[in-house]
Amino acid sequence: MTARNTKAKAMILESLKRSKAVTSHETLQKALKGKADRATIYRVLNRFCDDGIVHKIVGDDGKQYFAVCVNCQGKKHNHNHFHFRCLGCGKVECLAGEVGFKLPKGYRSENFNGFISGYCALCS
Amino acid sequence: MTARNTKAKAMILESLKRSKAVTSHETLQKALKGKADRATIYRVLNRFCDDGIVHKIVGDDGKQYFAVCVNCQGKKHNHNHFHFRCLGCGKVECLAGEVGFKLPKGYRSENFNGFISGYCALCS
DNA sequence: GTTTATGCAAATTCTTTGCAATACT
DNA sequence: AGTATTGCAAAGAATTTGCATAAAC
Repeated sequence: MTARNTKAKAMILESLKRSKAVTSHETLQKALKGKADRATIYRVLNRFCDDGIVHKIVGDDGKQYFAVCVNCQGKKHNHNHFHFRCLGCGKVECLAGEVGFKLPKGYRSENFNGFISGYCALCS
Repeated sequence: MTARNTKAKAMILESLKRSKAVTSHETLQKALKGKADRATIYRVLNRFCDDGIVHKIVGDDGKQYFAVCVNCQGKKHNHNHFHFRCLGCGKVECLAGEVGFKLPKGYRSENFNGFISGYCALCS
């Protein structure tokens, strides 16, 4: 069960880091130009998520997005902020600033998923 | 193109209102005990959403949830609050209180989707 | 009698899984 | 050599769509 360093993992992490964006599987696959299989990409991404290297965000379109989030760089998983998806150009990005929220007594949070969609400055 | 009052619409809205919860298609279908087809349920729900009668929230599980939200009762669509999904019992509920957030200059918001998952008081 | 809605089945889209082949260590 | 990882194809799950039939108006 010891993890191995493979080309697929390296390529995927490299690509995610370079883009600095919140990336869908589709975008990632294009960026890798078929150098990695769909199943592999999903498996690697989910592996990274389990390891805490990458964050998974589920968009309000129901799709999964992945990111080495700029707001959490290096730090522990901490996704108490919003992501924004532009309905015009499709870009997804992190919005700066944490969001305060209070859970009812006795509730325990495992995952925070804040998503806003609309039009970015360019597409407005 | 004039909307008609049908049994399916009445049943679905009735069921949503009675449950007062944030409901998945699956739950709704069970509640209706096969009295309405899957496709019909989706079509009616989406119609209601377009009309602003019902809100659609996409969970961090990627699934769609629908609600006549207690926090927006009667008022205009205003979903600036969080929803909570219990990983134990599966229940989804609205959390009270609006969430303040600031979009970058020039950005326009069309949809707000705040989702937190974890364990509710009973399942904790 | 028109026209909108429904039911059924089939199609889509996104994601996951089984398994044999491949590549790390 | 031994085992984690990949690629391919096929399976799954959620949602949507086409079309003939039924129900509103």
